[in-house]
Amino acid sequence: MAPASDADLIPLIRKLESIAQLADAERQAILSLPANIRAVDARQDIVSEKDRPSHCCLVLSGWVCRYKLLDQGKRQILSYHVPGDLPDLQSLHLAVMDHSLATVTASRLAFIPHENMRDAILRFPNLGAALWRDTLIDSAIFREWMTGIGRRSAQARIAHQLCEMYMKLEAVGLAQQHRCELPITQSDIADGLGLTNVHVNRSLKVLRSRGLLTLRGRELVIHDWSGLTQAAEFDPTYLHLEPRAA
Amino acid sequence: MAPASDADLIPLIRKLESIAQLADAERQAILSLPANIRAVDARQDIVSEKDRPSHCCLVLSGWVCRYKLLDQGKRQILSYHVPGDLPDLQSLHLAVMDHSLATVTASRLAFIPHENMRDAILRFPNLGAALWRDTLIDSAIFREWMTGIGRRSAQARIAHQLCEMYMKLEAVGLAQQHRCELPITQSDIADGLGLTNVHVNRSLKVLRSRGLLTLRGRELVIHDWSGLTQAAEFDPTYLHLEPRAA
DNA sequence: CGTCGTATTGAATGGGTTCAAGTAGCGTGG
DNA sequence: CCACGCTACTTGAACCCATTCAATACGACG
Repeated sequence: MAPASDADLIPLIRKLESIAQLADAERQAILSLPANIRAVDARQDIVSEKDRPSHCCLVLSGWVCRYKLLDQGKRQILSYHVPGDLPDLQSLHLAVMDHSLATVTASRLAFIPHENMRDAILRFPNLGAALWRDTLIDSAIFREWMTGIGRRSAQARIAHQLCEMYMKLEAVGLAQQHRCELPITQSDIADGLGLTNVHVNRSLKVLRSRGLLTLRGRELVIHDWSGLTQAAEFDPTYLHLEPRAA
Repeated sequence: MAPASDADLIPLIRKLESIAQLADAERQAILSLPANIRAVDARQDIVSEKDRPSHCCLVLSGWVCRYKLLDQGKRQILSYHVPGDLPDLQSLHLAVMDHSLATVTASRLAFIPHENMRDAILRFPNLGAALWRDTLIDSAIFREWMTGIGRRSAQARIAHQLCEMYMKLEAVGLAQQHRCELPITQSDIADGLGLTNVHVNRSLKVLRSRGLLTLRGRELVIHDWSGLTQAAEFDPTYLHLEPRAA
């Protein structure tokens, strides 16, 4: 647990600028937010269901995910988050966690007190709008996942998820040329898509054999972007990636 | 299309007070929002995917739903909305609709210009917080639906949905004693849960035979609330129904 | 009383699961 | 440098929940 230096909060600025326009004063306000930095191992809970967090978590490096657990150990992963994301921003207005937040890989996290977030939002309504917009995009992604889980075939779900991950990473400069790091297991993919790891494995094999992608070690390579988006019925509108005066 | 009188916006106040605390000035600000009232038949689109709405829609009476359409006419219903709800509030910060909004029953709707919403939010940050909180609760409900569709059995999904609907209606005074109006078809339920209408029918039959509920005509009666919540693994935390100073 | 939307039931099919048994990859320590 | 052990990945075979297709019943309403 160490205090943050200015440079630590740069991923947050990059992220917000991928979805909204910020003024200098607003960028400055972000940089001067107080934060404690913590390094966390892979597969550790950060915040748990029923907790009442007093800080917002900002991902500086690594991947984290939100999830719910049901009876008999069934797990549903709700979202993945990468550097620049604020995966529990909702806790600013929803006191009790209705899900858990955990690291996927080893990560560096910054914790920003709620009060300082609230204060910055009051002083910079446009910054508040950008953050609100961020939670709304989150919401849009939930809707898309719901649609996939409810109505798409296993292959299309997987293809869709990979398209989304690539585009989100590209938007913050963490991917290019249809390649990116993908540090999640097939069981993680399964738990995000409402499938079993076995079936994810089989479906990935088909996608591979169709020449659409390769997924080895922790690297995803999309060989045929247009084919993959077609297999996925992927339309990126829901990511709302055009920065916009909020 | 008629201008609204003050009384028209009362459902919105009731709704917001079910999730947040409002000051007098804020209630007043809501009542003085300009709005156009429109009566719409059942099963009509209000806003469509790709639209760029300039108004927020407030439900005054009737039920509406959000949905997405996929290839081959597959439909996923994303949420249901009842009087007091602002089902496209997200359009305030997301210019393009990533889904459609339609009436389920004949409805009265109020349309409030975005600029007036924005203005009220700037003047009353606490009102803005309440609205933000509302969209965050929406988000929490999406997460819960996703979990259900991904990981619950058909029976549990249906039971869960009915518990949720009852609680949401009760919270705004539209239901009591474990009875409520439920003006949706079995096909609607199916499209919200990622099932077929046939299977919803069969599963409802089982829930009925287990003595948990009856669903006839447009009325839902829950005979065994505790049994139903158990069958559903229903935990209302995610509805965040305790009004809270935002 | 006929008609249209909704609900109900049956029978066959299938996508995805479950259970089980390997195999590959990789960090660690002897 | 290789053996060990762990985790993730891969594959096969049987099974099952939910789908699909099709036919019938109900019920509200003109």
